[in-house]
Amino acid sequence: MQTKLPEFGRLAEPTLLILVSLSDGPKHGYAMMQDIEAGTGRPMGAGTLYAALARLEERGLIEPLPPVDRRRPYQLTAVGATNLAEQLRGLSEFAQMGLRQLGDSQP
Amino acid sequence: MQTKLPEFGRLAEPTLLILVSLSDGPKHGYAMMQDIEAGTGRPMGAGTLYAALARLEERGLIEPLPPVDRRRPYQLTAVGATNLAEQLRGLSEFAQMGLRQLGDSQP
DNA sequence: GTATATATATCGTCAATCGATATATCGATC
DNA sequence: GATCGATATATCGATTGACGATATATATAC
Repeated sequence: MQTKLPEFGRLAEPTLLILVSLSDGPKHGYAMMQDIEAGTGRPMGAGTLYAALARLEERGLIEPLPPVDRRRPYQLTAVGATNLAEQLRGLSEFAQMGLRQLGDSQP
Repeated sequence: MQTKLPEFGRLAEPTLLILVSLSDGPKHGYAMMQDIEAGTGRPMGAGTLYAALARLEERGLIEPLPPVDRRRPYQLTAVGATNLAEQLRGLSEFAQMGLRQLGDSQP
């Protein structure tokens, strides 16, 4: 690798999908599941989702809003939004660099 | 999420770093470790690396070349290169979309 | 000859994903 | 008013994968 790689994400796929889904605005768990399935074509299991939500809240990247009926909505915290932006920028740079390198070696 | 998300990576960070390192040309394990540490500033442990190499070979994304002394070089297979390109394109689109959405909600 | 860099390998632990299952409520339809 | 599918959250067990530590051996440099 001739170029510097950005430190791209400690945050894994499902976690990032959740955060990006929330970057749309606050959502409760079930809505995120639908949103993500609609977006990616692949369902995210409830186990994955709720476990990840608990972790994200614990880390202060998301926070709960007052429940409406059975719905327990979450929103990004300021820290979460900043963190997500950093992750995405790193990811983007990494992908661009990788593609450039791949392209160079196969012209 | 208003837009379609690309199906981005089943392949996790260390795995992708290895593949991108190999997109440079064939390398043996130790060379990859150095390459990745130089690129990211963070060392990849031998445990992580060799375990990931075994998985990648099993999946047919990389293949071993004839050993030179103690060195056991690997190269990307055609499938591996294609797969990597897809992953990176998906990642890039995903990151762009996420950033756009983040930006829209915080102008 | 002794320390450091090169090179691969393996083990145990921990964190996270996944699929399955459970439970309860709401709305519509018959 | 019973039933059925969609809504909504929760939890469990198994598997996977990353990580750190450790081990081993050789080559190079001092």
